[in-house]
Amino acid sequence: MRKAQYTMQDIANQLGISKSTVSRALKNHPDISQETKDAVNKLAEEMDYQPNSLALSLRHKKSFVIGIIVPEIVHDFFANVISGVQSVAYEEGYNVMICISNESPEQEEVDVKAMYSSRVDGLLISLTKETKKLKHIESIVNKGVPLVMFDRVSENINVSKVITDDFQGAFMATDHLVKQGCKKIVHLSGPDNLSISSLRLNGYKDALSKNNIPVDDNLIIPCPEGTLSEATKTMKSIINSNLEFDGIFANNDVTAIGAMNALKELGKKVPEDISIVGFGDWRLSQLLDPPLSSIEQSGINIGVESAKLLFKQIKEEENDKEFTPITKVVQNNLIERKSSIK
Amino acid sequence: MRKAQYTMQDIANQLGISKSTVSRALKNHPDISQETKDAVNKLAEEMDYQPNSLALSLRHKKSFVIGIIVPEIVHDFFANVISGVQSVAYEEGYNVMICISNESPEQEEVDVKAMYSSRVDGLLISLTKETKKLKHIESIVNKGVPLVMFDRVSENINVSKVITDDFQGAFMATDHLVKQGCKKIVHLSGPDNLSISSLRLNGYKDALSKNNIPVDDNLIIPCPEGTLSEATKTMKSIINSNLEFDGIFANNDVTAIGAMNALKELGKKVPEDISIVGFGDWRLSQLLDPPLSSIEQSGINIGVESAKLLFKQIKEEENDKEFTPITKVVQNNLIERKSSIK
DNA sequence: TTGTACGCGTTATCAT
DNA sequence: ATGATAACGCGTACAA
Repeated sequence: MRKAQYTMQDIANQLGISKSTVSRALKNHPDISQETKDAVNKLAEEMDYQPNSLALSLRHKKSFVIGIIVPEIVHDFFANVISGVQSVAYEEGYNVMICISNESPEQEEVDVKAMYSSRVDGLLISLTKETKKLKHIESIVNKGVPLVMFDRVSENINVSKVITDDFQGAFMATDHLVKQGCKKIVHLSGPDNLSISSLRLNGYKDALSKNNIPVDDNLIIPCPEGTLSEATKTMKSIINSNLEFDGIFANNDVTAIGAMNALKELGKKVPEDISIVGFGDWRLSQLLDPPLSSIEQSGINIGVESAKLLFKQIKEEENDKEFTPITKVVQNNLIERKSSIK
Repeated sequence: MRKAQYTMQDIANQLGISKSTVSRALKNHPDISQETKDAVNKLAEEMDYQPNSLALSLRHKKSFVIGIIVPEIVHDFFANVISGVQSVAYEEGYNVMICISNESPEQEEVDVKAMYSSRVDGLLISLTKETKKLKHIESIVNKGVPLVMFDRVSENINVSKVITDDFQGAFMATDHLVKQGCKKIVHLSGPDNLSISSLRLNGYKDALSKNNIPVDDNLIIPCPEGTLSEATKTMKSIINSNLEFDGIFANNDVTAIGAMNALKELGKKVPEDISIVGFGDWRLSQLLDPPLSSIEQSGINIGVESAKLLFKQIKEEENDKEFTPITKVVQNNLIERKSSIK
């Protein structure tokens, strides 16, 4: 038995009243008599009436949908961000439309247009690695759609941004190792062209300085690819070169794991001989043997903070107020398993 | 400089023509003169006109959006499913609206209603662990919205379903171990109440039988919680009990890792002494030391197949044809690192 | 207390 | 080749 898709008009017809009365009854308008309300509600229930939010959105010029565009989704960080965004959106009574640009600037452009076409009330976006042109972003911003960029942001546009504090995270990680008694800490650094690499490197250097430990350039080992095999290979050659060190701060979780594998393979014990802290996914870290300490790029927090900022902006927009773009910096969390620290 | 949100009417006014002409010009209707088209397109470009798909959807009673509801998103399987769905949807010219029920049946109900409210043209859903009532599902199905359930499906409703072949996967895993020379294969089994547990157990048993290896109930070890600590603890006691075995087929990736940790801790070598194959996330498996062979629950394939089935259904619906629900079974993949197999 | 009429942005139908 | 009008489903100012 298939029911049709009823509208208010259908209810009105069956009850011999006008659709405006139905509309008012449904939203419990004080002018409507109780018996009319009862009749309408009863029939609506029977018919399993559900409002058409397309019509609503068109009417109100407001969709109660926010959009989010991420470069990829099969990645704990972005999945966490989305999760955080969702939770805030639900509280505000908004739905979330998600697009995955798949690291393609062309797709990103299409996505932004699609988002505007469906008249999202606000947009969250993390840019593709290759995004250079920002015309599509400017376009939607010019139309007055509140927009917040997160994590992969661009400096060439004046919009609100939410980013993680890579410097602070790196500082925290290095400081943590020092506090554990490490004196000679290796840093597995990331690719030069990414700003996160230099931020993390600087955090590492700064933590050493603050602890009166001289920075030794020999301890800074580049791992530009950031792959497991590269890290493993690099670490092995470092160990074999008899470089002395008692701790490792890895630029990401994969290099941290690679380092651990290399150490174990060459008979070193983690964390008894060498302590490791890496940036990245702590869930992964916890499954390792032994679990690693890790600096979590707190995806959920990024999501929550971005969404909050967006809604703030949406509300200002509704009240025709000026909104000055803000850059929010979210702190990283050091996830630590005590047992894994020497 | 903020541009307004222009409509066709705005273009028409500026050009002193009617909005219907604009509409036709924009979609390159043959009746319209070339010069009018040029003028319209030029102005549309200048104004950065973007169509309002809300109005379009209302008009056509078709939104070109499909919905997907997943219980969680911070989980490689579901993230992969979404990724697969997106790729198919893009090809078909559809957008995807994602909701996360967060394993809450109440949220799931809200989500389904929201999806219908925004008049998605089709819905993909994987149920919450606790979902018992299916009224919300029946409701949207009765309204004629094409729906496909995937992975977490219910037997109590006649809709299209896409599931993984757990039996086949378990068979494949066990058979693989036998082919590697294993004779006494332990199975770490899952919770009794889930059908996947018994399916996997049966696949395990069947593979042994087909290879003329008697099933030994002592080798079937329950790990109902499926946690790392449970698996580690259980495996240790098994090893200490001097039970003889040379291979492990784990019900999931986490128990596989737990087993590996236990083995290594007690001085056994993987895979030299014991080979392990687990169901689950192969990316995780590859980061382990040594990498584990794993039976991947192919999320992308599930996503792709589900979406394809949904679009098939959407098209039949458009042509007022009958559509008989189908259950599709997606095969699992064995992800293998040759080096890790003895 | 309820009904009428209009508009949100678009397209299809029917005129001209 | 172009314009006027109605319709999609809803809410609301205005009228009764």
